[in-house]
Amino acid sequence: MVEVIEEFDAAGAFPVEGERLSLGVAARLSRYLQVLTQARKMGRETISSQELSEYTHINPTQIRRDLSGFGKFGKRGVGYNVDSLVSEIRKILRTSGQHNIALFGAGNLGQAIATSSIFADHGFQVVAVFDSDPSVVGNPIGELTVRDIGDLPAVVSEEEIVVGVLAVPAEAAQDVADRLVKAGVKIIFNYSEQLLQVPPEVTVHTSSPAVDLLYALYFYLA
Amino acid sequence: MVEVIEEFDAAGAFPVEGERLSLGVAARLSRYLQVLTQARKMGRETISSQELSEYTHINPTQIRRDLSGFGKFGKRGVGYNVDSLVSEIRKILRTSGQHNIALFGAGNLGQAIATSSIFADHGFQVVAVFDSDPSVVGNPIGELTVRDIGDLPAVVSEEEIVVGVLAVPAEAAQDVADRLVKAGVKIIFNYSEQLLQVPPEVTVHTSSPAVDLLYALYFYLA
DNA sequence: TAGATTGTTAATCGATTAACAATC
DNA sequence: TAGATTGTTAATCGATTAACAATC
Repeated sequence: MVEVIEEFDAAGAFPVEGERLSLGVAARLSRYLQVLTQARKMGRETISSQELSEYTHINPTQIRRDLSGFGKFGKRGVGYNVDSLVSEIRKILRTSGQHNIALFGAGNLGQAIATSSIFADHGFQVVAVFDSDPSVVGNPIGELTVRDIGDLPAVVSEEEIVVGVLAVPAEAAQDVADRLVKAGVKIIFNYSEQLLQVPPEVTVHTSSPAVDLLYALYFYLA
Repeated sequence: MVEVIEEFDAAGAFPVEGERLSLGVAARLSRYLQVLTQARKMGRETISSQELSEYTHINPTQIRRDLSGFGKFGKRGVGYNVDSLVSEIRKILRTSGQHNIALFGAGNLGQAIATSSIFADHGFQVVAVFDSDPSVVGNPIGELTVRDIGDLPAVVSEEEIVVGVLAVPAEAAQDVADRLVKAGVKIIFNYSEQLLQVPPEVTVHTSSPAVDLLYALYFYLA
């Protein structure tokens, strides 16, 4: 009748190697990675939890705590080595590899995404661009050629697409989402304001700059 | 020597009218607003905490709890009236008004932002577009004309700009941020991957779609 | 009435923070 | 050595959740 309520690795305060990260930890590690990636581009060799805190708005103690759960990555009096911390976090997030993206919509937003390094810096590569407008199919976009949306099922399996990015008008978003679901893609990044209906095993992230602004504005006005 | 440790309104569990919202509550209310705004566009009259939960990934009990702290907005057995909940939340966030934005960069991303309704739906209006390239200054973009970045100080005070949105290349971002700070703008929305140095009273939000993807991917792979 | 969904409680869990010894 | 910054503890605070009476 007595349950074992403590494990030897104890407390639950520290993530255990091999176990699934909590939502919060995974989100924060991703933020650190974003800042570290950029800091590396700027030629920084080390960074302190204090500096990471300034860019992420996450408390420095929280940062040290998050990292120390996985190893002793820092050097006292110095900080963290940017390069090695990037690879440690990538290992923890199991996203060291390259992942392929399909982009939908070859308008202004689609072109901006296809030619930006914002995804590439994090190991995501746009390998196909689709549009439903026959008049733009065949046009070049970055190093790719715009394809017809009918090719989607073939491309998903050939190119191992894991993410679909929607840069289409709100009216078209649900249709593309349906096609992605049918093709077996489980992660959708939605730049339109459309609320998407998807089965429970599919994750939708909707970009919402205006929401972030509302939030910032509240603290500005209050 | 005995401190008063309880107030009559008690518990801290419920936000008190007039007090500053916690970061978490403000962020969640903004999310609800985003979904409600879109639901209204789609002609929905009522929505349940369950449905709000599906779109925001926030627990339905948490949603009811957040809302009930400010009033009894729902109807048992029915849900929340979309229209009235939108205006209640706007009142709480004190963002019922119209707020003016200056956009920087008239490239693909800038054009996409200027012509999208994603900001307008939430009471943000792009009232000026700037570019540092003299060859695009004077060009039309949506209903606006691209202006020279030198006009910024005048425009900020004339148009009461509260937010600057950066859709410029990473190399140009810090310069624009410096100009915004000098002109007195306190909220910057950064679409570039550049880490921005700003004084403590200025808030920077950096858009990071790749970070969201990393995070989604972790839970997909794990 | 029967079904649905809110408003609210109470219990638990994870996040946050200050503080500081360890150590580079 | 002196200064800086990590790793870690312990205490507190807010978020999360299940459960259910109230009531539309």
